[in-house]
Amino acid sequence: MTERAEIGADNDPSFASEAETRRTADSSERAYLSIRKLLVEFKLKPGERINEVQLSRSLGVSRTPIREALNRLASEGFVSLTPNRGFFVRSLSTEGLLDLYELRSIIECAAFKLMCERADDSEIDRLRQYWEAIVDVYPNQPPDIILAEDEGFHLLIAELSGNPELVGQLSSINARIRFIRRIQIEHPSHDKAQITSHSAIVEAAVKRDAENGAKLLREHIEMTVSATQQALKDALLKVFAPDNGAELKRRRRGREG
Amino acid sequence: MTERAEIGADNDPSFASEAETRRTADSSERAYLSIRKLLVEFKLKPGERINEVQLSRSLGVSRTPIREALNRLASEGFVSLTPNRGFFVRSLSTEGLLDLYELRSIIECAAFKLMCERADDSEIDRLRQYWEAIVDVYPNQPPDIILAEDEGFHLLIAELSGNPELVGQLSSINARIRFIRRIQIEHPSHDKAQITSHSAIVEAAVKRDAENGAKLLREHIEMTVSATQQALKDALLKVFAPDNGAELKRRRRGREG
DNA sequence: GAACGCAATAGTGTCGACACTTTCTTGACG
DNA sequence: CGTCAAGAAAGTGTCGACACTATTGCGTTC
Repeated sequence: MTERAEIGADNDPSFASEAETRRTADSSERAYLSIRKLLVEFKLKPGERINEVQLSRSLGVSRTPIREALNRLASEGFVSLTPNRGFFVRSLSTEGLLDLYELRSIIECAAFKLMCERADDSEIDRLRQYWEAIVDVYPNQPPDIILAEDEGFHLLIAELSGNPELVGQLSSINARIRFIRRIQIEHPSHDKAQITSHSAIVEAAVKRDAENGAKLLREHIEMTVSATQQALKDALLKVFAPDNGAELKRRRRGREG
Repeated sequence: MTERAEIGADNDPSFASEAETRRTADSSERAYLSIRKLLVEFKLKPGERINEVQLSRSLGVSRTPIREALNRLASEGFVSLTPNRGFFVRSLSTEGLLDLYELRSIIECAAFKLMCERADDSEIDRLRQYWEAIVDVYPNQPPDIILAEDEGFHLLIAELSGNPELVGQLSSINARIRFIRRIQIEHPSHDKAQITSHSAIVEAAVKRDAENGAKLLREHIEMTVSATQQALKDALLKVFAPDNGAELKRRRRGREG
């Protein structure tokens, strides 16, 4: 079992530079971001046990900030903590993801309705402008940009609901499903449906048609859910294939692969 | 879990016993519970800066588990973290609370609808039984018990929705508004309204009347919101009066008293 | 006497070390 | 051969110490 800490974040530019006495500048926060990145990119694999020492070595900080970051990630649902055994990468079961999408749908529909009630015309116009500014170039961009713009669109609705808690919730949900959305986005059929959905949602917002807008959002999200089923399979393949099939088989022993 | 954390928690039986080498048994978790208790009981006051050293002394553990607990509390929204300045008790503004209640209403209504769709008859019956088992003694109990039973009722609905994310969200929200709910519960007008609401909700559940049940829930929660406004004032008085008025005045300088 | 530094103090952020627990290895026993 | 136990190794949980940053208090200057 030549473990070989291939976490490989040594080359993460946010760390490592200046091996000097620069003990400053919040290693905790950088550790958090780095680890989260490792998680969403499957460098740390679902179900896997996280070795703190290894991680701390590869990120070049002590275990303290690593643990702080992991604790944070635990209460955000990225990892789980078993006493005396450590942190584990949370398995992504199909149901788990669907639950998350369902929650997202609930939050977003509610946000939309509240926005219709509360936002003034200039605010609704901000939403329209946001979408119009990106709609033309939308499909011709790298996945990361598309994803960010899409999240921005939905997040803006949450903001215009006037309830910051909704924004917080949605952000957190977004972070957790981001990895799968990125994979989804690369499916070629995705873009056009996305565009027409968003345009229709903007239209409903301008008309302040809360019911219809919420319905569109729900459908918009549900539409992606069915695609998610397939994307999830792709993801699992992508994650476990590189090494070999044995890995997958081994994982099966535990709950929810 | 009966840990009574008088900020001078040296006398907290969950700690301190056996000053032996018993370095075992998760100080972090206990610190988390203790600090959260201090927060909901206003032993640590809104806006106040939290002194880690002091806390660690009074809880009898080192700063490490204190910090882990605080980080957790931070991502749950109880406290906020300003780099290099430390943790602050999150101020409770009126809007902040209303936002939280609104979120709660959203989650619970959605949970109820999902429960109507998905739960089988025996599960719905569990809800009915839960309520019938406590309805008779409900008002004649100490506030903590009433609160726990009430939360249990609503949490059960979330569970029966079949979506564990909803349970998690609701738990977290409950924890954050618990302190104000406890104060509310002591208002004498509270009980009867609570009882009739819950009974009606159970009835709707049995009939699987999703729309009506959600409406009842929404009203049930909104009803408490108006009471919350007053309860909040009471709470602030209760918090700041004991010392003296100057404290209150000082806080005013910062945002949202 | 008010504004400005500047030293002293208090407090956070991170580290390395060590105690305790879990997991792995090895070897005796059936 | 498989099972189990004892010891070794690996890993987590917590601690005390120190580096660095913010704050406070004091003396100096205008």
